[in-house]
Parts: sequence; structure tokens; C-alpha cells
Amino acid sequence: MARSLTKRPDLVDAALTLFMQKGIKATTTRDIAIRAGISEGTIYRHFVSKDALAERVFEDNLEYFWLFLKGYLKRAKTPQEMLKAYVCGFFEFSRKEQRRYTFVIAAHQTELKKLSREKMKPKQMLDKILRIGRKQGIFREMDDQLAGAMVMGTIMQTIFYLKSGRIAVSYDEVVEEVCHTCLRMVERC
Amino acid sequence: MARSLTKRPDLVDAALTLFMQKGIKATTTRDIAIRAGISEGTIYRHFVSKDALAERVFEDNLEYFWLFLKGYLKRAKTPQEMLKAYVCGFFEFSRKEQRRYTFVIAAHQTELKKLSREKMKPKQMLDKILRIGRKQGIFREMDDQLAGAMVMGTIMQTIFYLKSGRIAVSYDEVVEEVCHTCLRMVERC
Amino acid sequence: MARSLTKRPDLVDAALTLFMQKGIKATTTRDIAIRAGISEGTIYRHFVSKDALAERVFEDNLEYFWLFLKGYLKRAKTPQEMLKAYVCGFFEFSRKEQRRYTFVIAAHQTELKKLSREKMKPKQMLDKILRIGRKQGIFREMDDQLAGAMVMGTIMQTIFYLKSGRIAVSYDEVVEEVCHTCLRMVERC
Amino acid sequence: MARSLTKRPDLVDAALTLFMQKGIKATTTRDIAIRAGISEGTIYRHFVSKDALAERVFEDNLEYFWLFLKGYLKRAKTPQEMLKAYVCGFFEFSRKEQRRYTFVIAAHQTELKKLSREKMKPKQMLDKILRIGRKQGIFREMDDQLAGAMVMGTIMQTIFYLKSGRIAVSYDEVVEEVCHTCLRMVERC
DNA sequence: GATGAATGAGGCTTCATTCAT
DNA sequence: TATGAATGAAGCCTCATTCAT
Repeated sequence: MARSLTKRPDLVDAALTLFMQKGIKATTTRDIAIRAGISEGTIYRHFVSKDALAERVFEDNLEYFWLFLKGYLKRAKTPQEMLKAYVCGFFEFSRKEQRRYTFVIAAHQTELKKLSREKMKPKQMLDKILRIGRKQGIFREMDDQLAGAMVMGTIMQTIFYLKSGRIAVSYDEVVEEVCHTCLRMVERC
Repeated sequence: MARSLTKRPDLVDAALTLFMQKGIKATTTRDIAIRAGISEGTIYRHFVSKDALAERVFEDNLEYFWLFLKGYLKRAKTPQEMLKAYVCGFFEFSRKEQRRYTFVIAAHQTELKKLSREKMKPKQMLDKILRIGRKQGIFREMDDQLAGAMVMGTIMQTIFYLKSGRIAVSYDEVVEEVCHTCLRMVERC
Repeated sequence: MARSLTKRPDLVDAALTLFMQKGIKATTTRDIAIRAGISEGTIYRHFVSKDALAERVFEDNLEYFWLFLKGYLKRAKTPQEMLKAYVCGFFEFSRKEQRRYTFVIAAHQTELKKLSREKMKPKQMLDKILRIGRKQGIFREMDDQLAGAMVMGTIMQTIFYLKSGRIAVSYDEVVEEVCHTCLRMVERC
Repeated sequence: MARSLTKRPDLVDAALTLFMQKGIKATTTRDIAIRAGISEGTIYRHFVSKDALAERVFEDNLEYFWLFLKGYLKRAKTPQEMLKAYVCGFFEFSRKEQRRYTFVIAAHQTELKKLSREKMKPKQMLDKILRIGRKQGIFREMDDQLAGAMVMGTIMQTIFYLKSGRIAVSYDEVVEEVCHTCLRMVERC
């Protein structure tokens, strides 16, 4: 195995934590070096710049998120099951991988806007589900992007409020409610 | 009377535009001064710091947004009418006051997190509508914050996609669809 | 009389107080304007610059100090009486005119070094007393500047400690002790 | 071994010289960087702020001064010898270590007032000598702080005049005269 | 690969001074 | 005279990046 003779994993991990906590811009290379237990110069042995590091952390975690969702969708057959699995996967990821989730969402919304638009793979996955459902005549006719926006917004905002402790209902109930609501958004009648 | 003896309006206006375009942190005092046609020092005759300026711009525009929504709600009697007016108002504001809308939302989500949580008056307005509807037995029993999160997320994400040109449907149809969806989220049955 | 249609006295008084409290450099024109109840621009109606104001305040108070000492020396006939009157006058001035004394001494020692060396009239007064005493054969042969330095240092340092509350003895006793010591410094045998 | 891998000594040395010449406040970080042959940023790798640098330079030199005086006092047995050694040490330090002496005294009197009061170790050394002499019945009964003030003032003011070239007498004669005078100040009868 | 001192461009802020009213 | 908004030079400090070891 003999991995990690290099300090790269520590570096990437420290960066993820700090980017999530304070945002990319507000995190300094010094912060990262200290938390990773390395020297500032070492960052540049592994990444060409701080921005490149941020990009890489973003992409890795986006990929990770995507694989996570993919796992959740494996057993789903019908579009309804897929959408439900998607919502549950989203919530589960936000709970089990807090750092990753928070960073990916925040970075997507603000700091890596330019970079991330066409790379938002979880969103593309949702688009695909909606397209399939619509083609099968199970979801109603509707602009896919519009439907996607509503579903996405419902999920993400709910998670945001959940994380900030403003929702008094249990986690499971919230997930169920959101699943139900999202289905109603897109199903016929 | 003439007009402003002061360059404060120019300053505030430049700040709003730049904060919206690049974010607060990424906007420098130099940027602001140049765009406002003033010197950097002048900023500090009107605001104690760049952060104070940002805060002020945020609060002013939030207030403006709130008043705008209030105007939209004036004629609404039933909870359904109120919710519909709220959604329409939100969309209208995002269209007619693009800079203000974009800045307020972005700042709220990211850069002024600490500051803005308890001051998000438009969100409180929504909370109130949902509470009234629930008490009148028109909206179903449900955690207000959860309902609010879903409505909020649906509206905001849709506007975000609309602005970025990804939604092919006409503005009016989008608004109608979102109104409809939000009502279905909270109404009985 | 009809004086003080102008705000100059307020200005000068505010400057003295602030210069004494915080030093010339650390006092801003803004501080002065606020304390004087005038606008910053007005300072420049009366003085060509902040430094000119400081210089003027210094010179005025030095002159005031000098006149004060002169008053104390009026009745003194012998060199011993003169020296004693000088010491007492110094102490009295430091007590009755705290702001003036503190500012003049501080400014002399530090901030107006260049300016004030040849203008330290109270020091010249002491030089004169010592010269007279020496010529009359009452004070011993000794470099006047050396004797002056020792007398000056003894007085000023004592006042400094007295002001800072470190000396437990009564004011009168201190003055008497210093008078006595200074006389012994310069008298024959 | 070579010499310093670091530019810190250059930095501290430049700071001492400039602080002494122009005072702490009037010395800019730019001045320091240029004189030290480093960049401004480098200052902040070694000190948290300009003030922290000044404080450090002050404390180091005060310590140095104190050790110097201590060396002078080593062989002194009687209080008289101690006081004499103290005076001589003070003068010697002011001559051999001009920069250090001037800076420490100036900083003590003006710019680091708050900081330095309880840290003025040379003054404490004098206090101790006076206390010992008084307890042994060799120096007369008198408030220690008062006696200390007079001795201190005599020494420092004389050095000040000596440095500014106003005293025509030879260095050795001045020192002897001041020793003599200080002893007479505190001895019985 | 790893270090960490050094860099220097650029950020925010202060403040003496000017000038239109 | 008086005002006070505006100026702009200059101050302190930060931080991504480089480089000799």
C-alpha cells in the first residue's frame, strides 16, 4: 500500500475543511499549511496555485457526490423511484458528508460560479431523471429546466434550513415530505 | 435645490453594482472609488469601513425589497392570494430590480450570513403568510419553517435559472407555474 | 470688548488640551475641530498648517510660562533667592497650569525638538541666575550649562514623579527639598 | 554555520536606528524596510505589527542597558560605591551605546509610556541602591522616590546637554561632578 | 519532495489640506 | 469668516507566490 509518503492527502483535506468553513477566498495558504501540518511552499509542489487547489477540491468532491448519488439510484427502476432515490441521496449526502456537501454547494453558488456551471453533475443527473419520466408519460409535460429548478431549490433550501436548526420536524419526516412534494411537482395531475 | 451636494449616492450605487457583480470581498475600495468617480478617501467620509458600507447597502436594499413585496400584498385578502402575490412580487422584483435582487440574495446566502439571518424580512413575510393560512385551516398542518424552506427554494432557484437563461418557457408561464406549485405545496390535499 | 466673534480662542484651547493629552502627532485636525466646535476648514483660516498651530500654541504657552516665572522672581534680590523663586515658580506653574506645563515640557522634549531649542526661555532664565550668582562669587565656579542641566533635571524629573503619584511626601515638602538640593548643587562648599 | 539565515538582525538594527532618530511614530515601515534592505512584508514575518517591533526593540535594549549597569555595580560594596558606579555606568552606556541609550530614554519618556513604567529596570536598580543606603544609615531619611527622581533627573538631563554639545567641560569632569552632586543629594548632612 | 524566509503587489484606512458654497 | 465634502498621498498590513537550502 505504502501510500501517503506524500503529504498531499493532508493538504487536500485541510483545504476542504477550511474552504467549507470560511470560503475559498477567505482561506489563506497559510491557514491551509498550518492545518495540514506542512509548509506553505509545499502547497506549490502539488498544485500550481491556490485556485487550482480549490478547483481540484471542488471537482473531486463533486465527483464523489455524483458517485454517491449514483449508488442511491442503482436499484431504482421507475422514474418515481429514481426521483425519490435522488432526493434521499441528496439528503443523506448532506448528512453523512457535511464538509463535502457544504463546500460543493457553497462553491457552486458563489466562488466557482464560472467554473462550475457546466460541471454540476448532480444537477445533470436530475435533468436526466426528469427527461426520462416525461418521455415515459409519467411526469407531466413541462420545461425540464424549470422542473429541475423547482426540485433542486426545494431540496437545497430545505437542507439549508435543516442544517441551521430552524426546522423542528425530524430528519426522516423532512425527507419524506420533500420526496412527496417533489413528486407532486412533476407528476401528472 | 439642485441635486445631491454629496457624492454619496454615486458611491452607494457603485458599491451595489460591484458587490453584485463580484461579491463584497472581491470588490476593492479602489474599484468602488473609480466606478463612483470619487477618491478612495471619500468612502470613509460616508462609511466607517468597507464592511459598514456593504452592510448598509445590504440593509437598504433588503428594506427596499420588503417594501416592494408589501406593496404587492396590499390587495391580497385570502392566504392563497397572499402567497400568490408574494411569489409574483418576488419574481417582479428580481426582474425590475435586478441589481438589488441579485445582491441581496447573494449577500444573504454567503457574505453577510451572520448579519442577515434575523434580518431577512422577506422570509419573515412568507412565514407570516404560511402561519395565517395554517391557522385558518386553509394550508395544511406542517412545520412553518419546512414549508417556508420549500417555497423559498422553489422561487429562488427558479429565478436563478431564469436569469441564467436556461429556462426556455416565457416569464409569465414560469411565474404561473411556480405560483401553482407553491400553492400545491402548502394547501390541504 | 467684543472679542471672540472669532472662534480662534476655542481652537487654540482645544489644540492645547489635545496636544497635551495625546501629543501633537497623534492629535488630528479632526479631533481639534470637534473639540473646538468648529469645522476642520476653519483651522486653516487661522493657521497655515497644523504644525503652525502647534508651534504657535507652544510659543504662546512658553511665553506664558516665562511671564509666570518672571512674576515669581520679581521680589528676589540675591542669587539664592532667585534660584529658590525659580524652583518654586516652576513647581507652582506645573500645578496651577497643568495643561500648559505638560504640553510645553513634552513638546520641548520630543515633538518640537528642532524648533524649541533656542527658544526655551525658562532655561535661559535659569542660565542667567546661575551666571549672576557665579559672578557675585556666591555660586561656585562651574560650567553654567552643566549646573543648569543638573538643576533643570532635578526639578523636572521631580515634577514628573510627583504628577504620576509616585512620591508619597507632601507637595510643600517636595518643593522645599528640591530648593534645598538645587542650592547645594551650586553654592560654594 | 555561516551567519544569520534570517534578515531579522538587519531589521531590528534598522528599527533601532530609525526609532532613535525620528521616534517610533514618525518612523514608517517603509523607512525600516529600506534601511534594512528588506521588503515591508518581511517585517511581518518577524513581528506581528510595527508596534510589536517597537516594543521588542525597547525591551531588548532596556535589558541590555540593565545588564550593562549590573556589570558596573558588581564590584561596588558600599552604597556610596554603588551610587557612583550607577552614575558612571549610566554615562558610559550613553556614550558607548548611543543609539540604544537615546532610544530607550526617548521611548520611555514619550512613546511607550504605558508599556514602560513598570519595566524601567534601571530605575528600579537605583531605587534599590537608595533603599540600601538609607537602611544602612548612610543615606539620609527621605522618600526614596523623591531621591530617585532627583538623581535620575540630574543624570539624564546632564547627559542630554552633553550630547547636544552645550557643555564645555570634559566628559570625565562632568561625570565626576554628577557623581559628587548625586552623592551629596542623598548622603547625611 | 519539503521547507520557510522573503517578496511585492495590492488591500484597507487615515489625515492634513483644499475649495466650492 | 466659516463650512464640510472631497482629495490623494501615504501609512500599515496581508497574502499568494517564489526560491535557496
